[in-house]
Amino acid sequence: MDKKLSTMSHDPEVRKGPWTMEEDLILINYIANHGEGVWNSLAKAAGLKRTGKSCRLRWLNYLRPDVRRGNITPEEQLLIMELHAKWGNRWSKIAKQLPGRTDNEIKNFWRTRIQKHMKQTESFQQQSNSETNDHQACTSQVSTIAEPMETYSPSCYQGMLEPFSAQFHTNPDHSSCCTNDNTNYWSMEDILSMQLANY
DNA sequence: AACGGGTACAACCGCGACGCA
DNA sequence: TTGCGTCGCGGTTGTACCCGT
Repeated sequence: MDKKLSTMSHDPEVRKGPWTMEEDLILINYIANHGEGVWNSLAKAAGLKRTGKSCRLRWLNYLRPDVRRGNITPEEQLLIMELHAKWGNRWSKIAKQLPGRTDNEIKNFWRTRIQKHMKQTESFQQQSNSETNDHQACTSQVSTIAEPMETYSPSCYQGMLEPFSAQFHTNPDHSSCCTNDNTNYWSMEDILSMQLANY
């Protein structure tokens, strides 16, 4: 038994890499006439020198008529962060809550934008730590979220997103860096607000 | 104008789950 | 129960494009 071999192709006839316009048209026309599914036989029947897997990916992530292209809106960004806090890297599950967005798109968005900002926040934090070693209030708050993405668990920021969510929708004038006990540090919502503003 | 680094996104790969004979 | 084909997911890679120098 090797299921992997069934999907891996060592056939030199199989094309890889970027899809051409002709291939796209063939796939679109074929699916329009015969419907999607059974991707391996679809690829053969359509005359495409692609694996079924590749056809499926191309259709789902790019060619489907209901795929939304273009920038992720702030509302979608917020939703992605909330759902990621809830479910972790369950991209397809998250994508189902965002009509027209694909798991691949959301995954890429998360990796390129959110993780980048997390890293920036981390380095910012390290810098401020070295500058203000004796101000312990700062470190205790930000260090929780400044961990690398691979190591912190969604539950770390799950609760913290709740106030951010409410603030995002209802209170754009939220003032920045002081809490109600007047401790002088950046909260989760402050950081995320700044990050979103930079998009 | 040319080049190099960074970024965003399309596509591929490996693996597990599922259905069916 | 087992073997096989297929599907779907998450991680990773490749590359085109952008921007600063």
